[in-house]
Amino acid sequence: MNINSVVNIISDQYSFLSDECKLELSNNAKILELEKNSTLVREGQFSDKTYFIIQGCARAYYLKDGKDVSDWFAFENDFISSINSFFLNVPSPHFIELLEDSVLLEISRSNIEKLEHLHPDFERLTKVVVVKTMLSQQERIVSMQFHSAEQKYENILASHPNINKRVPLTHIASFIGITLETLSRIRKKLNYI
Amino acid sequence: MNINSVVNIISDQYSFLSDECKLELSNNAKILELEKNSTLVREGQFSDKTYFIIQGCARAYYLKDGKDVSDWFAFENDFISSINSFFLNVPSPHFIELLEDSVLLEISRSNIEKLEHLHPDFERLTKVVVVKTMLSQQERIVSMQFHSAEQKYENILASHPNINKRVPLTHIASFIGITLETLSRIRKKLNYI
DNA sequence: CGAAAATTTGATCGAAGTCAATCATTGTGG
DNA sequence: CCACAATGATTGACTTCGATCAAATTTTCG
Repeated sequence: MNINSVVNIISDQYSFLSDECKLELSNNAKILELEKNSTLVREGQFSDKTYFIIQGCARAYYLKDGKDVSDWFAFENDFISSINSFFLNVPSPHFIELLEDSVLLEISRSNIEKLEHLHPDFERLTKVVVVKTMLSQQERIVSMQFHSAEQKYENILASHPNINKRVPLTHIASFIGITLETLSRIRKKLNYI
Repeated sequence: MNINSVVNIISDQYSFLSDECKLELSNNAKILELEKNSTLVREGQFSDKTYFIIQGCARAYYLKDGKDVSDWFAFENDFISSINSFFLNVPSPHFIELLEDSVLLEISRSNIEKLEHLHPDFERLTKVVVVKTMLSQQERIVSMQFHSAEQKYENILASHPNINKRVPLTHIASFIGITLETLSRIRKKLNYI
């Protein structure tokens, strides 16, 4: 997997980039290969990077009163960052770690800002990424507001097929706001139907 | 309240606009004065407008199985739109109505897109609006994931002081995902009136 | 293989929901 | 401008879903 094909994927799946912009992006991003359990961002750290998942998966999570609560999962072709830290320039309230050995594209805020000032294409690209994030959050809020524990599990399976094969159930449970035990009971019940 | 001062507020509170861009925005938006209970968007309707609240307040809400569930409140200097319909060009899943007699600035998607292609200032403005919305949603998700009914009520009072004087409790209750009865008991306990 | 991590199962408890009745406030037509 | 209907808010009795605590079982991995 070379950086040019990654940039093509971003242009296709997010927002069109001219050949010139693709080249600029290639020159302002770098590929990272990291092992499972690597930590990309720690709580309290100022993080000015965003990561595009080329291969593998990652999660953002809070550690609150010793409890580990997952806040976001990212798989192939998703972006992940500490949005608070990235956009508000405050210490990150959460951690980001890899759940599998992964290949990532790392882009710094300063490079993005530089590119945004050079080409409207990049202003549009970041807008599209943020809009997609916002719409996913909206779906999640609706799921939390309307649905039972069982429906919320079905929702996450619908939006992330195979998540239950790639991500430990503890993380899925905390993401949808239920306990591991409740999730286990739901899974048992759903197997018999 | 004339349109120029509204445009100045947007430039100050969201993203800087040059004098030229302020003028362009003034020429591509219109002021609406509407009564309490006016419906801005209906479920099922394609809505390609966004509204900036100059005076008054509005809410977005779902009607699901006869239940009215509030999804978003907007007060002075907030934007509100049917984000799904506006950004994905699909039928709106919810309604938007005014909770008070209000003065609004209405801007159509086609005009925004036109302006975005003319001036990077507008691409940046919409990005900033969307980033703010995304960060508010993130706060809300954290509130829903971590907090008891009582804490969620305190959170919304903290982020929207006076909301309990301007918005019926039914709507506040459904917004934070609890019943009106539970909210009433919480208020009694907290001695808020 | 054995230790640690992940998941399942069981028993009990509590926060918030539901259903129902009452009280308070708002707003409109006579 | 009052009357009274409609809307909004409170209170009470009871139920339920999912949490908690505890233990057993299965899976993963060095």
